[in-house]
Amino acid sequence: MCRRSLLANPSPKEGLDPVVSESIRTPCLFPREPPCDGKHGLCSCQPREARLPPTGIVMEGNLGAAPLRRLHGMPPPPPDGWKHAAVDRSGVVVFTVGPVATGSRRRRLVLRLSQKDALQALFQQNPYPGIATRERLARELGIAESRVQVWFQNQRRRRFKQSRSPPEHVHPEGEAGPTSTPAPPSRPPRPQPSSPGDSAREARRKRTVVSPSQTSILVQAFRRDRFPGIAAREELARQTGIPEPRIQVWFQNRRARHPQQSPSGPGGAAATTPPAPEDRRTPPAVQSTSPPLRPSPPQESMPPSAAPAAPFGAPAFWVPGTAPGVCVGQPLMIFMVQPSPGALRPSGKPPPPAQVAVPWAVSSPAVTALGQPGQGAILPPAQPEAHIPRWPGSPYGEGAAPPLEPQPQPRSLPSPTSLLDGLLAAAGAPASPGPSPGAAADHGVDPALPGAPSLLDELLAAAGAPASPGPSPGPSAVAVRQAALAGTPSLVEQISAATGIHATPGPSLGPCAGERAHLALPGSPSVQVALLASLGIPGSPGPFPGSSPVVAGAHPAFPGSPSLIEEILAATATRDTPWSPPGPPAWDEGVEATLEAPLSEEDYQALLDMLPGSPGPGA
DNA sequence: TGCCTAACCTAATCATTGC
DNA sequence: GCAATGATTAGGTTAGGCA
Repeated sequence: MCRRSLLANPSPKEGLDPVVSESIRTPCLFPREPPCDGKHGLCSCQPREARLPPTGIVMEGNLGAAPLRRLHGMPPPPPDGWKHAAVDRSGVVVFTVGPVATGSRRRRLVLRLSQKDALQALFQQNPYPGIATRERLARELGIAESRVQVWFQNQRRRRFKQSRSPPEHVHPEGEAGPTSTPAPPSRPPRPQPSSPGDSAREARRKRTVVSPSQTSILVQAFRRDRFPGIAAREELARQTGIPEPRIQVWFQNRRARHPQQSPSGPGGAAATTPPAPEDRRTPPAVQSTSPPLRPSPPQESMPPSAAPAAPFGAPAFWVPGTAPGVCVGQPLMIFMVQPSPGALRPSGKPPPPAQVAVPWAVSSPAVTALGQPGQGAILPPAQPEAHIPRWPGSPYGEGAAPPLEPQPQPRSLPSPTSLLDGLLAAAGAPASPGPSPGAAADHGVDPALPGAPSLLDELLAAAGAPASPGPSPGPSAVAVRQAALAGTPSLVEQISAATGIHATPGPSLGPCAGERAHLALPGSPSVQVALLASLGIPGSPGPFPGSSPVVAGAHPAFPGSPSLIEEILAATATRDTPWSPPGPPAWDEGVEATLEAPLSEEDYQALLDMLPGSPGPGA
């Protein structure tokens, strides 16, 4: 436990995140106050509301397996996941990690009241949510799944400390909680895995398979530092394509099982430590959760950042996610400026492996045009910290790109059941009527917000689009949405279509049918205008209406629409209702394939040309 | 400044995977 | 079956945000 002393003195990692400070030197694109000095990292000068970026191009999760699905139509990332965007001297849009601006810890997430209420509501139903529920909740709350997991851990602890017994009434497997048994010193029984055939049991996260090459990177990092801070973990995540939370777990397990492999470790035998067993393992043909994204070389299991470095500015295109049966469009090319090794290790530690700019995804300016500074304007985040969605029925873990070959599809297609529905059912509450007369019609169409107005509907309503009579027009909107899912038009095409109807569904890079994908550009005349506005570029029309602070209780995406959270809370008024299996976790794996619309290179270049600092067209 | 709690940690254990 | 390792748990601690 002497490691506490290490934690107690994290000075090397404290201070301005070198990643940020070193990587961004162009004017901040986010409006903030006081004015940014241009060397922003985690702009402390940003609006305070929920510590969310008010607008702009944002990204989430680790930079490696960055979310293409955030390309267009995805909401801004959660407070602990947002990135900064800027344009470097060569006119390249640059993103940096936002949440971890300072220190070794992740930036503390400040949950809004509505988010807490929703978490509490679900906690009452099930204090041991499975990965599916966590992801679902995370998506609907706009926070990272890992944050949901941590919250539940802390919450269980709080509850347990209060009652000196683990949460009663709520063991997922129906076991009687140790309510009558004083927990300490013995531990309370942990939830047991589901039994075969019990579909109500929520599965664990799919096991992440770390390839040898990924392991190599991690091992190297482990030898340098057994306690990487969030910035380092993010960097590793970027390099390996493994989600940062998995990186964190990997280090935890590693520390527990390989206490000798680090100069800072007990043994301090980093240089002489023989390769770990996994280093000698045969590379798996296919990774289940961090599978290859490209069909060619074996190393493709690694994101390009982990492959032989390409010079910055000459990024390789990295097309995340070509899962079987998945529609794929063009990715928007985005460049990540990587920190200099020294910057990453101000303490003088050995530099990390080669830094590579990774073209990944960005959110659509239209998203910000719709304009909720803290919450996504378009969709509940599929996986706030995920980088590649878990496709419906996909075993791929967060941040993992779909494998090249078909993977077991344990789940059937998503059912229209939503988290809310599950809560409703568990609580014995009637389906939330809410101001969503068309909710039923949307069932199965927009599983993300079942029971609530469909996303498109809400967008339309929020935008006051004439094409939508209200929160849930029903089949018409559905038809429009589904039609758009058929192909993967360019963003401009989508916008063109969108402007025609004042709102448009976005294409889906996920399973072509039955999956939701929304891109709404209410009143957005063009992507250029939207981008200019969202970035606050002079001459732009300015922020779009609606780019105001999120009001707690309001739907994060649609201020004028009923909140899903509200509905959950309303539906779970009977908070003491014992947890009951949510039934087939229809929403656990089937609704997350929400990808963004692709952007053609021409469009992309046009955007770049308009950005401040851009060398101009053709540059 | 103190409280609350997110974040991070260890240790133990379960689950999955490959041999 | 076993070893390796990822995932999850309880519980301890640290530290950020806020009243």
